[in-house]
Amino acid sequence: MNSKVRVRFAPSPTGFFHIGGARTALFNWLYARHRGGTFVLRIEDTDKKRDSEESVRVLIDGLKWLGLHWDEGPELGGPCAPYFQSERQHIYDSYLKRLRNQDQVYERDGAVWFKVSGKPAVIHDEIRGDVTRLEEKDFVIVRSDGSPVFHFVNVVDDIDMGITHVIRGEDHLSNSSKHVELFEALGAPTPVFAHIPLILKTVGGGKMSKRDQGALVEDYKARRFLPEAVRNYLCLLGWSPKDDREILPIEEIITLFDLKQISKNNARFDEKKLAHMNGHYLRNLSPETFVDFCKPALQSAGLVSEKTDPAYLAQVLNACQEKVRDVESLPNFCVHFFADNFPFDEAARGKIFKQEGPLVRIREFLEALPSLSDFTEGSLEALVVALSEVHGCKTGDYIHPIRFAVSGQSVGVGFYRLLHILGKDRVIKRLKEFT
RNA sequence: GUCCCGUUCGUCUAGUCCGGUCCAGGACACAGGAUUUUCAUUCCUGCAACAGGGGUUCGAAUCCCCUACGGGACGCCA
Repeated sequence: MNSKVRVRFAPSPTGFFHIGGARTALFNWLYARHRGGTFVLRIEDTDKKRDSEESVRVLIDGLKWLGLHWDEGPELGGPCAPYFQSERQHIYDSYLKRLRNQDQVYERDGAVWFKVSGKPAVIHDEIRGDVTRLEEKDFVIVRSDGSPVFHFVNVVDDIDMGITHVIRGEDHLSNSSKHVELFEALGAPTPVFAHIPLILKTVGGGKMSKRDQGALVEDYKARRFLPEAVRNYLCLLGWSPKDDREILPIEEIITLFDLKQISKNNARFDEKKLAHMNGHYLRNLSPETFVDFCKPALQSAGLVSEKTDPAYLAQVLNACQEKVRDVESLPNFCVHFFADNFPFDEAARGKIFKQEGPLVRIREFLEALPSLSDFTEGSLEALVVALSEVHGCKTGDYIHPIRFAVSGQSVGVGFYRLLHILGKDRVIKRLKEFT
């Protein structure tokens, strides 16, 4: 017998992949990797009414996207196959027979009920310490239609698959007394439990539900967040390296991770902090990787196509990379580089063009442009500085209106870079049209 | 209602096990400033917390008790 750690993530395929479930999977995966153990993926599809292949797909895609690869489970198989509960009926039957032989169950109303011991169960929890709870009432383990109930299959599978550590959400803590009773009735050692705190809604009370903004893993994928950023953020919800670092490579987190240092209290989900981390990871991408990562977003927004000059695309995106914190806002951020009929931010227009001055500045700039021998960032800057000195105003008096006239926005990539990338002809054309 | 878990800045957290180094540290957010150029980047500064009350102790964020508040579970859902 070896004493290797075996953990499992046992989601129920409901049609979506909840961020709380993702963190449970993440902590299981981290613990397995930290201990050199095995991470099992088991699909708890015992509720026939709502399970489907598509629902399993969502889970599998989400786990892979986050880089949480399992060692045994769907697609891979393993020594404890099958890994779908719907295919393990014969196993549940044999365990049920044992309980019957031991006279620990009885039938009522066509269902099979488990007789509780009447003694408090001690749940050994790595995060909370020993929790004592009395399970007072007998409970159903097989429904009258013959299908086994969660508590039963969950315990049977954990025994059958040799699970050593059960890491799951705190909402299961109260259930654990049922599970401990079942483990004991089946003569199996109880695994070590670790009930991790729940993820609460950003605002309001209660745990995050699938309907809350930002609750679904597949949404982050669709919105083109970086999986590394989402994963890093999730690690910090309930766990910390204890040394003031927050953004750190997953290899290091694996080394440092342990169950005992997981926080006991629930955490509120903060999408702004996630966005901050996403921006950090985005800026750390190599320019080439950033282009590859963003190109599909611009394509689906209709801004670029296969005909778009790769060098030009790279030039634009490299300028954007130091500014953006998410890819979903990128199309609006840089639309003016790819289309002449870009939208104007009317609120910004109102602020910038309150008086005649800004339009005068644009004309002054326009008149000076032909004398500019080249159109580099340096020469453009020199021109604006010179103009501001001649006319006794600030460079910003030129920058704001000109930026707005050529891009329709009050924010964007570096100003001189913006003009340089657009090129002399387009800048002149847009400024003329604007005035 | 019953049982279980929790409670440090607005939010995520460090510190709590082994009480003094914590008039409580970091990050996000927010506010102000800098980058003699805009900006959603970067840098700096600021704001801001030990839930409350009793103990124990020379000394408590740290130990004990109570209260309050928050969360979870009480299904032939998982």
